Amino acid sequence: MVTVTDALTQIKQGVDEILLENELRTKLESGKTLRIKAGFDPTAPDLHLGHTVLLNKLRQFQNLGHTIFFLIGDFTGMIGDPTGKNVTRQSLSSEDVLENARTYQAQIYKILDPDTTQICFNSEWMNKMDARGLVKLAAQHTVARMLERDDFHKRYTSGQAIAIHEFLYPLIQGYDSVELRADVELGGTDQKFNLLVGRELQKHYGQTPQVVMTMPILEGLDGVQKMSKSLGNYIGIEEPPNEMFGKLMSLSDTLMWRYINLLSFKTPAEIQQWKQSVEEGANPRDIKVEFAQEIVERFHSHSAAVQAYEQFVARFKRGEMPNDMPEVTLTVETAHIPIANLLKEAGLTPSTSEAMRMIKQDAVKIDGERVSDRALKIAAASNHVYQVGKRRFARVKVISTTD
RNA sequence: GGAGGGGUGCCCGAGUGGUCAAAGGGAGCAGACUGUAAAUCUGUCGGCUUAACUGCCUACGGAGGUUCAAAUCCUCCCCCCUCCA
Repeated sequence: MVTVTDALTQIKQGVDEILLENELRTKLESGKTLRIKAGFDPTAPDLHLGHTVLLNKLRQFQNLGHTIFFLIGDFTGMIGDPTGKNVTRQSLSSEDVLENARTYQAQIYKILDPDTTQICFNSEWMNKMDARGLVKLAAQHTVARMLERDDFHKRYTSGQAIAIHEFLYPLIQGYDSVELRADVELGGTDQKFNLLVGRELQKHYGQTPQVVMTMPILEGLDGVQKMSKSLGNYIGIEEPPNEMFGKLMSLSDTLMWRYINLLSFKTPAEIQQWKQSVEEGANPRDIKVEFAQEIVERFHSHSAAVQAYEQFVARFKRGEMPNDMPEVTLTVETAHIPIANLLKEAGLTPSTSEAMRMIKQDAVKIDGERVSDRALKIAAASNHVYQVGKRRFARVKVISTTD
């Protein structure tokens, strides 16, 4: 059995903020199984490393014997967490929601323990709430309090629109805590306000307020904005090993530390040692390799991690062609197809204009030979390996219908 | 209800009748280099085309109009913001 102090130390690791820590201690000391809540968007169930910062922490709670309430905000999804886009989202059909939930499960159980995870939906209680109930809920909070929320505040003072229904989002999210009788709620630092609303509401409803824990937000590959699928700066946990490895290797030497701090399971001391070795002249690349392998191994396997590294070296250090690449067969009606059209049809470039540009920029190779003639026509009944840049490959077979 | 300001390419942001596919920055992509898909430098960055930045199409909230010519002027509409009531 872990002592409360040990548990607390463990829990505190990597957390941005705990409100309030002594309340958490009290809850832990009570010895009961705590109800840990974390909310997730009902759309795009494509988890990335950014999500795993939080999931890892949830897993830790499970290891300590507590229960996770994995809340899918299918009702709040209709509002969309206010980000300035003041549109009410189309609410998803219940089939969609269930489908997404299944996808979630498939992904989160790579990290969470299914036995102590409860998946729930806030539509469960929100669909039952009538207008009267909503007004009552809305009466628990004031506009001034709402405007304390940083992004509302900024938008308000800088003259950007805030739609009324956006205020409902934090309220409903907070109300979810009431329904779930949450002891602790976890979220990203950007969720702090919403999580605190939960505390307020729980007090109103006569419950012991939940402890709020915020986790740092992992920046995306650009190093500036938070990792998100829609920004395309993410590393998905279901991505193939090579892709995952490559993306991790592309982290800048500064950004990699952030990733290591938030994602690696190495102890703080070990990480500190890495840092020190780099300061003493070690090549950051080598640390990055080790870290990238740790992550690939976590979501795939040890052998996949080793292979990903080997292929990475082969491909980028030695410029070799990958051994697995998409194979495309194109059927043309003429005897030839212009190179630019071929590249587009094969999905190697988004447009023929782009293909032309790539050729002009010496980025296109056929069977390893650089192409310089933009007017090049490829004969039907041919089969070559085409390459655009260092990363896009395809074996393309051209078949003509004329023969 | 009244007065005023504003809506530009993936994002930010210039541009107020022609030389504007639209400055500049960011992101992206490519090349060189390298220690890696880091950093740096250079190029590129709507689409379809052409031997060729050659031609065409689409584009500056939406719909019309004026003009040889409009992102730029006019009319109506939609949306956002500010102040007043």
